[in-house]
Amino acid sequence: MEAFAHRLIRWQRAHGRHDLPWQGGDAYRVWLSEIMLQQTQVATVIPYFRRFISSFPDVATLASASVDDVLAHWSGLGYYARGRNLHKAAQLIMQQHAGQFPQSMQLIETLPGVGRSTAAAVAALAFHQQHAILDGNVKRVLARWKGIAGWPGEKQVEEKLWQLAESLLPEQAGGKQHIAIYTQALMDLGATVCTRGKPSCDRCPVNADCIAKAEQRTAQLPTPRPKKIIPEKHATFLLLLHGSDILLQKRPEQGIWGGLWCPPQLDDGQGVVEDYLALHGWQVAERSELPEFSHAFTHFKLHLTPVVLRVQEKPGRMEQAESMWLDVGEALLAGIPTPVRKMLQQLGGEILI
DNA sequence: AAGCCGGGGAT
DNA sequence: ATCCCAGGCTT
Repeated sequence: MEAFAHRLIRWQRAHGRHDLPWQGGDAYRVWLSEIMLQQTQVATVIPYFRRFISSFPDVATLASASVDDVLAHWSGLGYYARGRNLHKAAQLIMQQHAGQFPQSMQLIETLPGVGRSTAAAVAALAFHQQHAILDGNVKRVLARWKGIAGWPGEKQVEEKLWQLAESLLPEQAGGKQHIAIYTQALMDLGATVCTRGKPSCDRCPVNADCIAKAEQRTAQLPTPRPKKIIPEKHATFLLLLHGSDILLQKRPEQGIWGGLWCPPQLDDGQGVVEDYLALHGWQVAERSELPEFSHAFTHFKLHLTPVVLRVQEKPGRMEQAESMWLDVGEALLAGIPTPVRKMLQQLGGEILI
């Protein structure tokens, strides 16, 4: 039987994806795409990638930008530590690598936000170096093909998958560079053929010796993550308005939405709105509420109530958190999380009334 | 090893 | 409603 890698490479040439916006790009673009694609699907990433490259076409431009500007481009993509780490890494490349992208997997992996799989992907795709990746697609393809049971989040299962991934790398024959197309093939196969729901085994180049297919276990492999009960929390967002301006505060780097701009937030059990207003000496001329809505995170669900508060004067001094008043239209261009975007868009309609 | 960190596509 | 996606970092 023809080697696993060879079958994937031939399949990739005929049936793989060849028009993704980062394909054929330099190491910077490959790196950026890999970071954006962490836990994020291709269709979601594409418009973000285009806007990002348009504003920050190279490492030097990214490094000299403000982290606020970077996070504004990341707004809505989630996992904002990725954006902060990306910016830090760009500055590190300028200072410690003289602006040249590091060219070995070992060096690439030292960049903040880059782990083993991402470093291997950049090394293989951009520099044609012989390294194995192990992302969600590859875990699914390999777990099925080799019939590996157990949740890949378990250390032992993941180690088995890494070993298998290493063992399946294409031979380096005659100096030919197959590793990039092979790496792309694994990801494309997982994304378009060996899908989670109903895999198209008929179109798979390695169906002849796939354990899961032979034993009709594709629906059981890979073993799903154990279920967890997600706690629910409640919070109030204070939409302080002065004319068409709204007050936003910068969130601390650690914690949810780190480094992003949000209205003041009152969590469950942190007192009532009246006390908060009195504490800051704000005179509210008008108060109303927008409809409550909920926002789901990986590890909890947040029910939030937006309270619109029109103030007479902008307070001169705020508390510890860095804050600013922005026109609602301008605020939509800042680094804000998705629920804040939703509230501001509702507000846009309210203000005109 | 387990928890933290977003948002959305697919079903 | 549920699962999980081109994962990495912190504890």
